[in-house]
Amino acid sequence: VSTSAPRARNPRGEGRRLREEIAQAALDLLDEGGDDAVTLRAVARRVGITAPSIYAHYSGRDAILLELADAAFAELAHALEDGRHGRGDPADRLGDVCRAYLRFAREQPRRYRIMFGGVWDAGQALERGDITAEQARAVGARALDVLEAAVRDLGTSTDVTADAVVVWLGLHGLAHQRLVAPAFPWPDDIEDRLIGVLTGLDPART
Amino acid sequence: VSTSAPRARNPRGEGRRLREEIAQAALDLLDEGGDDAVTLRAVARRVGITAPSIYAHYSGRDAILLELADAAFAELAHALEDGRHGRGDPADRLGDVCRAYLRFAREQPRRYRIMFGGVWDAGQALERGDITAEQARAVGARALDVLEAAVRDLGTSTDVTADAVVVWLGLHGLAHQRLVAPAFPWPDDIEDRLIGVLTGLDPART
DNA sequence: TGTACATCAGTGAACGCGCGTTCACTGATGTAC
DNA sequence: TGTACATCAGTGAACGCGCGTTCACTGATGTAC
Repeated sequence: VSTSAPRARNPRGEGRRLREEIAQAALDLLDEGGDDAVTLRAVARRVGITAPSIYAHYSGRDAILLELADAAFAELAHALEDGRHGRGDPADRLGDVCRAYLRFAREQPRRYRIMFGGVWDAGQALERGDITAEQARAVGARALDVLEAAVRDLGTSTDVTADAVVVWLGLHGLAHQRLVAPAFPWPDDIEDRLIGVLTGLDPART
Repeated sequence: VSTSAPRARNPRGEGRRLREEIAQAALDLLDEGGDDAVTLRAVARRVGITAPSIYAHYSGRDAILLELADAAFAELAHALEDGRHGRGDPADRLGDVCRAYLRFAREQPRRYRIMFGGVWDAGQALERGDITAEQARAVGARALDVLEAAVRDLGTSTDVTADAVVVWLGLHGLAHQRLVAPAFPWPDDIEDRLIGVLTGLDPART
């Protein structure tokens, strides 16, 4: 609640610009205070408009959170792709992808949390029609695809999809717990150690 | 808000009984509706008392959640110990411990979430004095000890603590994601596949 | 060139909600004299 | 045996909070005739 100059309204026909301002404000609030901080009223305050003005652009609070999660998934997929395009043998590249995943979670903890933290329930969003079945399937699929490709390149997997899921789960375990329990006495080499186990994917066992 | 008979107050000197009733009501609410459902007022309603009566037994809402988490950690440790006392070679027993972990998370999802879901922040609880440093350390330590013992019995680990943490993280990844994203197309054999990778702990790599 | 009108980008006040917590209290029961 | 008093287990009303959402509206700007 600052006393700064009142916001200039957008010129006629440019009302859509407000949508971008809302999205940016929501992202800022997410990064600063986590998903709880992203309330309709807080977003409106940040933009400098009244809360009801948001309804012209979003159906409600959930629609904003969904868009934030969607954007974060796209970012993660991008980060993983960068990791996969490094040099080295397939095992190295899978390791790079894993490290890129963990780096994203470490550097963008609030965004990571809104994706995988159980903040919103995809199944429930589907029921309420906030999301289409297609969207529900697509969310995160691109990021998992990158992991699958890296696992496939190893050439030791008999079920690439399942093994990619295994790797993802291991990474998520560390990413998530480091996020919610930073005070835990994490071993110094926990990242390398975990990645070693996950990418060891012993072909004799499957 | 039922119209059932008014609750009989405890006899003089037996006020402590209310504490147990509160704890039980809180647990029931947790299992039915998750941590969000465990509000001071909801607990009071369930017990049949007024909200302020709780303050005689708990310092506030957080104290109740903390006690719930504590009890759940004890349960998990117990479940893991049961898993470890099965027959079979050390690798089988480690697998049994892993399966016990995943079973607990599957059967008590709300309790699991209050332990590992990032619902409350141990670091923050410590700062506010809701919890002692000793308590913070002890929480979950017993469960991790069981995992460590099972890893030690394998005889292939050069750092039992770190490797136990790796196994825990992998298990947590599956437990947590199955909890928050049940609609994901989980491979049928995901449990066995994950446990295979985690307990494979390749000694050549460490 | 003027003017009535439609459109657009928002505003402002109000709704009911459940929450955690505080405060002063009540009414039954045991105990000391 | 009686009675004043302390203790105990709670009650009941109220506080301020921020929330999502609704409703009817305003005031500037472009457009059709």
